[in-house]
Amino acid sequence: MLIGEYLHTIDPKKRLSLPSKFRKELGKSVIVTRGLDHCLFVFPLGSWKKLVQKFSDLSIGSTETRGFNRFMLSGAVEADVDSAGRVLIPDFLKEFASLKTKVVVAGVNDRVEIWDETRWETYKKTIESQGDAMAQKLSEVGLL
Amino acid sequence: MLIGEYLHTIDPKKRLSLPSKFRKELGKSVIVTRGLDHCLFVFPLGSWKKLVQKFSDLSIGSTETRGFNRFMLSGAVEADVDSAGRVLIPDFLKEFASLKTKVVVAGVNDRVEIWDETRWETYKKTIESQGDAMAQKLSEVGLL
DNA sequence: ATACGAGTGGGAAGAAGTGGGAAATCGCCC
DNA sequence: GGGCGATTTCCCACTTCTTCCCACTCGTAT
Repeated sequence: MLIGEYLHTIDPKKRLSLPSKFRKELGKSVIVTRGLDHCLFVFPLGSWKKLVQKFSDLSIGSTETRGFNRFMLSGAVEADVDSAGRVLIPDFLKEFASLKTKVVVAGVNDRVEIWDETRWETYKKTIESQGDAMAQKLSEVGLL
Repeated sequence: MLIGEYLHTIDPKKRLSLPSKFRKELGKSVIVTRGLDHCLFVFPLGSWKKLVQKFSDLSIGSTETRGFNRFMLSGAVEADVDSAGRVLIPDFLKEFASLKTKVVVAGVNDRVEIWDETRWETYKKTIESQGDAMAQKLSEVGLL
């Protein structure tokens, strides 16, 4: 299970080192793609392939599906993990998530998310300020 | 699996270099044809034949089949990949997709799409602005 | 104190993308 | 039919980016 939040840096060569705690579960080759709320998703190769399978079940006929497929697939990149545990983040993905040098790498159960540091901070604040909504969700789940 | 987004240029001789990551899967001869939403589709020879087969199998003589045949088949061109990994884009296809010099080459699982750069940027923006629809699709797929 | 692993940075070899020239081909006009 | 211009085709060359490997620092644990 991928959990925890880490502050890492993207170096001038677009390399980003994955937290060492994630490496075993992610494997030596991962998929990086566009995520929601302007962050990036990182998947192990296996779970990505399952997702793609479901994508292709959606029909190409509808405009929405085409757009969705383009968003997720053209936005995806297979990145090999180098000997130091780093992956390359292509320019177009850096731009999409407005990543600069300092980024947050967060584990979200079965995927990893990459956030621009400041965007992450503000996002956290908005989440925290919605404490009641959060409590509601938790009670729906039976935790509170 | 063809994924990722690349910004390439069509030179004065109408040559367009395919991203090196696509070359192995595309082979040394590809089909370029009219695509949906004013882009071009590029298929490896094999999947192109499967696609044509599919269409001629189901619904013989239907309106959609006739439309498909006129749109896709009449617009299709077999293009050889040269020693530097480039293909020639005929004038009528350049015109159809209003391609100028800078074009985006995008992988969408089993096909490659070629977009005029500015058209691609605006298309992406419209997709991104539909965040809810995207989230909905993701939940359909079981990701959220 | 020392050893080790994690995160980061940098140099050099190689590949990828692009441009251009010369040979070959086609079409047109004479 | 022959000659000429224009376009295409093939190959080579240049520049920039990528890739691979090694080195440094810092914190932690032994």
